[in-house]
Amino acid sequence: MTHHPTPSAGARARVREELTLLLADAARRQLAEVGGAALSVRAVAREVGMSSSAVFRYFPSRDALLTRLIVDSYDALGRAAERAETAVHEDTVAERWRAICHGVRDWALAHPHEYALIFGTPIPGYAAPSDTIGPAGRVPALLMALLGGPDPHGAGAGTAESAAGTTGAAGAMDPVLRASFAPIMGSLPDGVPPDLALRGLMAWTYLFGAVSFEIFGHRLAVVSDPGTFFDHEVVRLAELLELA
Amino acid sequence: MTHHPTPSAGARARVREELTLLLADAARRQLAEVGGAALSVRAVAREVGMSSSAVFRYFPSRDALLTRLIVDSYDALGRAAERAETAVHEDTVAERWRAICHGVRDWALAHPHEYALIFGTPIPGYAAPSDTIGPAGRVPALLMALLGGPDPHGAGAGTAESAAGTTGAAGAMDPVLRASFAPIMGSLPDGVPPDLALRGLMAWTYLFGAVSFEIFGHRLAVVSDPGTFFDHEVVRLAELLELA
DNA sequence: CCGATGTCAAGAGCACTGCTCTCCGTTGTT
DNA sequence: AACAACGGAGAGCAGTGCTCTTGACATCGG
Repeated sequence: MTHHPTPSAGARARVREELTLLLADAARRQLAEVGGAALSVRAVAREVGMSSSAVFRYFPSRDALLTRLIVDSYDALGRAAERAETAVHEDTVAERWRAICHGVRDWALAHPHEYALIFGTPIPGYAAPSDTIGPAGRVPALLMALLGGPDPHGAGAGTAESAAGTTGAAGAMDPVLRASFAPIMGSLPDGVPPDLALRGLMAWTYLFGAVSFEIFGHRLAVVSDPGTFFDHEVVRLAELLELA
Repeated sequence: MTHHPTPSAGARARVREELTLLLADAARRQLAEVGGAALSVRAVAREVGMSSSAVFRYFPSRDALLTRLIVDSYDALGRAAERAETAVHEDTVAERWRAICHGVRDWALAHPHEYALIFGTPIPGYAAPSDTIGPAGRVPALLMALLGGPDPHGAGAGTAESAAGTTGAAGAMDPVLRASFAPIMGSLPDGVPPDLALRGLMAWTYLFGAVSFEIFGHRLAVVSDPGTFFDHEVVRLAELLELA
């Protein structure tokens, strides 16, 4: 109705959004400096020159601020992984897997505290709201898309074959095992072979383990050239899991 | 000189040790309830009926208390893994690997906060003192002992063969890759084939990834029967890595 | 046996935290 | 132009880690 660029939201709402973004950015800087556990609303308020109580007008609680940072971190990580994959999207599955792994690792090294926020120890009294489950699945979804649809011309039988060759005959998966990861099968497109999903989960688990080990410092006394080691382990894992 | 059970330490030192133990136990209970990040010295003092300032006579800082809990946790996890392995020590390497994995997972499920303390997000301003590196290596040492010495009669050639079959010719490892994990090779007994150590590291990485995923809640919407899934993934990983 | 010495517990206090409530000026809306 | 909603600041509460001072106690030497 008015001349505002966003008709549905008045000028009031616009500056509110801008201030919210400003606070979130300040909080992200704080996060990068002192880590998630030590993130302080008062320190964020100080950085933007605001009273601490005023911050609560924009984020009803410290947890809400953390939730915002968590969602943003999931999104940033997902974006980084997708960008890395896009750059080699026409290459082999093995190369695309490798690119995703390095994309995830590079982002984690550049933003260790954000990585720790989403993949480290959960905050004590903090329950992840449903807003986070979407962005949280971005990298796994990318991996599943990579493994599930490498060939656009419906040669899926080949994939099923190689999967079957790994353990036992084709489709002879223990029903108890099959049921154990039924939830993820439900959120996957139909037609994905269970063993492929299982190997995808294992790949995702390994990627998480390797990156977390490095980010959390458990490889300091173990590996001297983490990049080289990481490249080898993810490539080798892809060979072993026959992801390609 | 006196009738005390511990002659080197006087009565004074003995009650001091007992009180220190009492405080550590109370802190462990607190840890199990509210988690490491929310562990409060005052709450611990309250639980043992002591003034908060008095606690600092025994632990010079909150970090020192946490260090104690970290060391104890590493030790408890190591003990759990060793006990699980001892129970099947005469079995195949594959079964012993499986037992270790379940031992680690079971301990983590029983003590999630202690697990998070040692394998989760590092405490912000906290630098792990050298006291922790010993206990921290207990499970990896157990794994390496399992892989390195399964056959007491010097049939090591067989292991080397199967290892070589995985990637390229025997001993033809890229020198850059070989150098990347030189530190861990240095703390391993001589004669361990580099590729075996590498696969051991990958196994340890995967075990950590799988357990952490479950403990930190990232498998809630993915897996409905975590025990079955875990058993399969670790057994399958052992097959793929040819640990047996 | 008594006094010197060293240890320990308690309390007050500092600077910090998340969060609530009240007060009040500004400002967009009608 | 009048109004009501909004957003800011400040005080205050209950909690935190940590330090310093004070006072009681036990231990040991002479």
